Amino acid sequence: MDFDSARTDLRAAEPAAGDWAESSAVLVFPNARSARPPSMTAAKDRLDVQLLTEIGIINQLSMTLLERTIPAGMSAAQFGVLSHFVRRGGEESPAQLASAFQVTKGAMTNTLQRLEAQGFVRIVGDASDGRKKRVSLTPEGARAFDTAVLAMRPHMEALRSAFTDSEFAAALPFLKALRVWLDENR
Amino acid sequence: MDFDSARTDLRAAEPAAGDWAESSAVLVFPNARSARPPSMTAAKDRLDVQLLTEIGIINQLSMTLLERTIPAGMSAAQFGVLSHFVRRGGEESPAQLASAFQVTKGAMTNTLQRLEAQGFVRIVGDASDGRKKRVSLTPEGARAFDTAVLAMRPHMEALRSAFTDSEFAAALPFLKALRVWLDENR
DNA sequence: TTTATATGGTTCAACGTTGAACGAAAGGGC
DNA sequence: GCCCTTTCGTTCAACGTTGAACCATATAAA
Repeated sequence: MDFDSARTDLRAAEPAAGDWAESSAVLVFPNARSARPPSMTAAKDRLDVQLLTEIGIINQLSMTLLERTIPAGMSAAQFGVLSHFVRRGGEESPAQLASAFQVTKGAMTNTLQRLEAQGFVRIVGDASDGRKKRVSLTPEGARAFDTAVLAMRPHMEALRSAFTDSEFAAALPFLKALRVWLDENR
Repeated sequence: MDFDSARTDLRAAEPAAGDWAESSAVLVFPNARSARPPSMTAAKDRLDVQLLTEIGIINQLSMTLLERTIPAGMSAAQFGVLSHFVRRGGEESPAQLASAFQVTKGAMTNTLQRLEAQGFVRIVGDASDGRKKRVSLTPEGARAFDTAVLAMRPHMEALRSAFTDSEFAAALPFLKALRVWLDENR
């Protein structure tokens, strides 16, 4: 990433505001950064757009942090699947995993193939249903996950010491409601 | 997307919880969906992990909504750049845009080339600095943006009527603080 | 001036993703 | 028994992204 120019921009160029109805929407934007000083014109932005912007940024930054911290060769997608199995154990079909992670079957096929190639999961056919496969964690997979978690730990501890539990707790209900609404209105 | 299986999953398979320190982290996961009934085991998840999970989901859902709503052929990246120019006008260099949107220069080159191919932006060399280029919006670009905003409008209005301004306003300060922290601690 | 360093923009391979198409297998209705 | 539809998993092209390499240009230092 181009962190230097990013930082520069933090103090320099960022959108003035506008009304969503007729101009809007840099803000509902994937990797957009609302990097201007909050004082400038933020007040003129629609609150919903502001919020989605902040969420986009937070998501981008936390994903970047995760990807950069976990050991090389492991993607966030792979990390997620390993974590899923560490917590739940047992076996799961690719389709189950795809819907648990809300990605297409093709994406999950890809992730599972890479995990299998590294020996982190075992994939076998399902005897009782010829269409299905059954995926499970291997000891190597569990070990790889532990290593990744260990690498993440300092960052997570820093995050937790930067804010209080009540701050997280206070923010959660609205975010959950928003998530549910978006899920039901897509 | 595989929305059907997704919905199924909403009511079925989702991770049990775990302590971040030794198991964690499906949750800090790009497209993961914390789709289990909130009652189940959510309370056991770390609040920070829960929060980042919700944010990931919200981001994913709102991005999907945006991409599916704006007219075909326009990506969210392109929409963002058009919006930037609609709000600010004038000219900007690709490097400026790259850092405004916090993507690499290569990504911005790609986006700008596609926008230029559609006639939505004009790109000319900078006379005073041979390295730079200057990008500006064309009338066609402004028109394309208006069309996209019009398509988005019903969704945005639904969102705004589903929540109150004070809810958005109440959630914002913490999210901003979190964004700033992540930005400063990457 | 010459040399070194920084910046702007492009290109490339790689990745993860989508959406569509496909074949294989299962289940339901007749 | 036979269709019809659904589900499962794979494959493919396309997209947007990263990170690295690269060249051209500008700026600073010697």
